[in-house]
Amino acid sequence: MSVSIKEVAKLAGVSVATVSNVLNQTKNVRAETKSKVEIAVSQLKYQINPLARNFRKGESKVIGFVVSDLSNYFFQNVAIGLERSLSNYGYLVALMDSKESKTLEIENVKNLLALSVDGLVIATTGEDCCYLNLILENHDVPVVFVDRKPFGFKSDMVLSTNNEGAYLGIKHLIQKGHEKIGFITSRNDSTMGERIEGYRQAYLEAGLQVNENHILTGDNNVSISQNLLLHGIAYTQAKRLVEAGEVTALFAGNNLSSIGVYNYLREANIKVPEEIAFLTFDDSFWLSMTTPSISAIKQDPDMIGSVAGQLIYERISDKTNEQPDRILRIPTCLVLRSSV
Amino acid sequence: MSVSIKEVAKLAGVSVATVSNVLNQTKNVRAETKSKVEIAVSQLKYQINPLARNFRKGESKVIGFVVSDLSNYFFQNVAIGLERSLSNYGYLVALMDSKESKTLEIENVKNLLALSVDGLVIATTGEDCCYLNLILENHDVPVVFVDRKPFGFKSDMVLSTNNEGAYLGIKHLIQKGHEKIGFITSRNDSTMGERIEGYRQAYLEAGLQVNENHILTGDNNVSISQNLLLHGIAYTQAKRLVEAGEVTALFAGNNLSSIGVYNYLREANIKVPEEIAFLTFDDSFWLSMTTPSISAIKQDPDMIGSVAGQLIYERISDKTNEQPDRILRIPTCLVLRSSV
DNA sequence: AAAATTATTTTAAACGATTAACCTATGTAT
DNA sequence: ATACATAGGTTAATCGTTTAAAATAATTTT
Repeated sequence: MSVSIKEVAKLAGVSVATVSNVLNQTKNVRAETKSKVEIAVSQLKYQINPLARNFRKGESKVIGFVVSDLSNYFFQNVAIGLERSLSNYGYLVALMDSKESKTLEIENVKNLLALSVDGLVIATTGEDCCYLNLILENHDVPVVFVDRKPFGFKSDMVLSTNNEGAYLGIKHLIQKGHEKIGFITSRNDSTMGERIEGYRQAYLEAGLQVNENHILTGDNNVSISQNLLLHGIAYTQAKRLVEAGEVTALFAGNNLSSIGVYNYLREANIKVPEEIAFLTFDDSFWLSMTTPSISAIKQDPDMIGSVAGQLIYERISDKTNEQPDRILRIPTCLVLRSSV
Repeated sequence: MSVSIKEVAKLAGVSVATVSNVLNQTKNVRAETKSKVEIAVSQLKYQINPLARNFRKGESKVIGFVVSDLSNYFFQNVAIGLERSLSNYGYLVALMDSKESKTLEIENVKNLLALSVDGLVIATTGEDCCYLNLILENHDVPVVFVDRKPFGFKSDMVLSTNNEGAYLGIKHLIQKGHEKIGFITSRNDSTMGERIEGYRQAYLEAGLQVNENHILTGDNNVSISQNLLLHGIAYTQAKRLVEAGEVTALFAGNNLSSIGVYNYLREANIKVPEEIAFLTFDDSFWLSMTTPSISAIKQDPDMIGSVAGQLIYERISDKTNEQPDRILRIPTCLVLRSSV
């Protein structure tokens, strides 16, 4: 069916090695011979068999992207950036959704390795990634983490400037006169830890005392699609804080909680920003379509993905590189709308 | 480094063929021999080399998904469904974003084939897909189209019940007393044709005369991300119809135009649904977070993706199957909120 | 018990590239 | 003229499976 390098060699009257050398420019070939090969290639419409090459070279040209929650638009944009960046290097990106389940995440990693991907980009569900050490033991596969920092496993990571972003947001609220700001998030991981740290820094800088009761973290992982069906823990958290008259502003720690918080404010008919100001971490287009539109700390998931792609490419193409693990931070910024 | 089937055979004291037969259950093997092999496998922690298998079998276990616009949440959900369904069969899904560019789409298809995917799922940008005939000429790769119907190329397709969906929506508006309904969409393809057909049917059934000036189609392809930056053609279309006092209701033909239309209604401070009723094709969570929340014809992109996965799997695993090309329709339904 | 049938296992040839090791000219230094 | 490089090209092994075809063993039939 498809023509092989042998037939090209025969037609060109040279050996297969020479054809290979012409094709890959791996050895010097006389111009005359080269053009004989090239003519044969184009006459036979030869196309390399990537399966054979991959087999021989021991690579698959596929990078796996294991996503904690693919229904979350944040990660969808990470995927877009990742795909764009890796396609430059001839790599495919294979998606796997963990649906916020650690079990499924492990399953996904195993499956990807079983299909022999060349690298792994992981947005982990829980942060405990000890399991990877065992699984990766006899696979020489580089790993890059995005968005959430793992523990128990060492590798490159690409994260947002969580601390700085939250700091910026809280500072903005404080400048607008708020001194009692509720920090609401359904998660409780290192990323949230960093954002809370930013919260504290802004308070400290303003000479305000942090009221620990105003920081409400959750502990359960929920996917966005689930969160939309259930009311979401953030809804209840917001309700509690506001009804107790505890706060004058709410800060949602991520997009998941922003939905819960906003739903509460809306259903309770609370005037935003007059009665309660609202600001959220993680931007999206729908935030400009609500009434009022919602100010946000904008992350750059696309950039996170594309940087992760570069990192993994570097690791793959330079296996000798014993460079220490890097943590790269992608900037965040404040997008002002009408909710503060 | 990694242990091969040869070493397993040696340890078990059988031939490699027998090991292969045990592993793949391709031939009957005596229970005794079988267990000898199994013991050797587990002792050596043997894992098959998928690269070698793929090479030998001439398959890659990767399906390419070429998406017209990956920033569109509709397609993101198609991707989710596709991934879920194909992972059941041991296939990976590789994403490629065409960013609403035909050139890029062709590039993507070529690249995927060059990396030898086993199948192709395509959400095409323009509908003219003649180019595929040439490219696929000497690749035996099944193709399934989703969302948009191609012309110039024959294959399976998975589409929404566009006609019925639009019919349902327009009928609903008519029941609410509207007789002058603007149909707004930035695209003009067969999918829109079907939806407009539904519009006409509902009008016909109600004994109303269609005013052709109320049907505004566009002709340019824009990605959602672009659309969010530019104001979007739908914005202007809505403005025109409403300011001319031509209509009492607006129907957005897809999610892209819904954003433009809603932005106009909001910026122009038009009371929805009192002054103008609003209904859109394609549901999303943000439609329930606007004021008022927006009624929609809900599609099931996840289902579209998962059905596409099944179709392509069937075609791959049963190459002899000379079954004619199928068009599968995934149901749509009306989700009532407060904009009508 | 020999012949015929069936079940199990082995042999060895693919699959299509890459690449180390080996030739063979041709040119250069001694 | 001899030895020595160097450039250009070929040979043949190799990667780890699968799978026809052949060989052998076990079972059934006559």
